[in-house]
Amino acid sequence: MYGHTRSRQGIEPSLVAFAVPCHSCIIAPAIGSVGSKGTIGRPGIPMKGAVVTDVANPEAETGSQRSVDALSAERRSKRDSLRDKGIDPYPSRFDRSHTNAELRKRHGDLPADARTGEIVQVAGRITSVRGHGKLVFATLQDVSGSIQLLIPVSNLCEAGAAVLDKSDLGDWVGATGEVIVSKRGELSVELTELQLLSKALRPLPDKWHGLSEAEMRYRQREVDLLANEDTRRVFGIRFKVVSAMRDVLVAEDFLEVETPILQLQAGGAIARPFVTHANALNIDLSLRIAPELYLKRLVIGGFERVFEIGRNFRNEGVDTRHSPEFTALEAYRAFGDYTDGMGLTERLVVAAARVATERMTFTTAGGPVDLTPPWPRQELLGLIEEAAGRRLHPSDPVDDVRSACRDLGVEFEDPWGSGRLIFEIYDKVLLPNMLGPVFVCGFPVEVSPLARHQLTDETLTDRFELVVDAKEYANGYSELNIPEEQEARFRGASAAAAMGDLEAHPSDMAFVRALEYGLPPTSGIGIGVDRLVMLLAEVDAIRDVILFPMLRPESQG
RNA sequence: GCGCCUCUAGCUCAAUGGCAGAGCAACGGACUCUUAAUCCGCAGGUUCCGGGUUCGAAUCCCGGGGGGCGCACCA
Repeated sequence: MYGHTRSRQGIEPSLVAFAVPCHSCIIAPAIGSVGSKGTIGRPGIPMKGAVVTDVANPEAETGSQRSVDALSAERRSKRDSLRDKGIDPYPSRFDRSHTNAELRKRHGDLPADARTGEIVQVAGRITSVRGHGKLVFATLQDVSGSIQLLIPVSNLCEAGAAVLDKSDLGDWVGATGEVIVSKRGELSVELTELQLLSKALRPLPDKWHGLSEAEMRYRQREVDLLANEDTRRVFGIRFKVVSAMRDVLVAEDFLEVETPILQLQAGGAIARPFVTHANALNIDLSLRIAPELYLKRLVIGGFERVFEIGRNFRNEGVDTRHSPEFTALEAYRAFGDYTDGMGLTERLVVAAARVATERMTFTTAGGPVDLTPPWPRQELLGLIEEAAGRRLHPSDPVDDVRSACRDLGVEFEDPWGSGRLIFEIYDKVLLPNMLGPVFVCGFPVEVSPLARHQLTDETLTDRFELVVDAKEYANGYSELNIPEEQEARFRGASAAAAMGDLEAHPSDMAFVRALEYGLPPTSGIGIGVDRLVMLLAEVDAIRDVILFPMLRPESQG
């Protein structure tokens, strides 16, 4: 929008090349008055000759380093030769009139050889050049997409021609020209001016194959992003997913809050935390494994609807579905129960899919998944009955449930009670075969230390999990708000921990004290954002939806 | 943590015990409608690191490192 008023400037296109000096030419004397002499020795600016210094450092040299240096030195010397002509290779700003996508939207349906008479200023990175002597084609990529630059070299002033002559793939440039369509029908900007905005000193990956080695894609994500269109697609989806869900929550009067990441005791889930140290207080702290307990304290404080989208940290295994730091959305809503949680979860996921992909059907390893609501809601014990051929219940004697586990080939450990064993059957037998989307409801109290028990059955909770393609995407429940019961569950867990169960939820007496001020009936949900993005972007590694995934230090060779 | 696979030019990949190669990128040149432009020419290597076997190792063996996948834990 900001471009429309400045795009024409009342100049006849045919006159532009001859009558109007380009920006570079205007800039040139200003810099030239300081002169290349004047810029030499300016602090912080790499100068001509720096190449020599770099290459002359024998200690830093390896064979491949020499090769990089050769390509890089070539680019440095091009940049420096522009400086010698009085052209600033790092100008401070550029007035873009349109993004490439805006131009396509305005002029995308013109026939071949059309001219618009509209002068525009575009900016981006050069990703491809096709030279024909006095006519050069280049592809300019900006955040919105690509557009072709059609460059009659004779149109350019001396400075512009120099910039073109010394250009490399990867350079950022700003360009001025008329929007036209080439004879072969490609929407183009026919340049009258070309300005270097920033020089790329390192060579780009293969322009056709891109960057494929996973390690470098993760370590140097910026290169992955600039070289691989699909990577830009995936993260575009990610950003839209997060903002779509935020929009839904804000529209439903939830407040976005921030709670501690550094915690005295990591609670709200069962996981091994990362531990760090606060020098000022001389205490060890854990990085949070979930924001749950703090968010409920905010509901107790009177913020009736709160949510947080943030990073959780779990010091556990790393694989295609688990990252040590991952993003979760948690939302808590006073006066609701777990059925409200299911409704909210459904609205959030559907909005994310609609905004980010404009689709509802997605390909997964297990087959196509249709997210069109409403999603079925099924009772865990009913599903178990179908799979095991017999009714199991958390109140059943442990030995009975153990024998069911043996029949189903489910391994178990001694401290586990009937509830945990039933959950294990679900996790190992049912879950791997579920395509979904489906809400599984009614989990045993034993595996749900923070969830309210059912009115009619004290061994089960009003809790759900959202399952898609054999994985848990969301989890939610009617929050346990009875202080004595919460304390008792914590104590039970502590006892289990004392008996060697590493998977017990730690007691948090500050949270129990908070509950004593009164938590209203509350519905809470948590959604794994990374996994949701994986589903919607149809990628199968969590690293591919995290910009900078955790890796070991780079090998020093 | 265990098992399997992998690492060769800036990038993508060949070469399986016998002279380390191609495409793209770069460099020099031709070219006013290309879009993986084309054509001619030229250059580019510690084959991840260290040891061993061999007349000879990118290739086989041992050890180490990075990465990927699978199993276990976990969401």
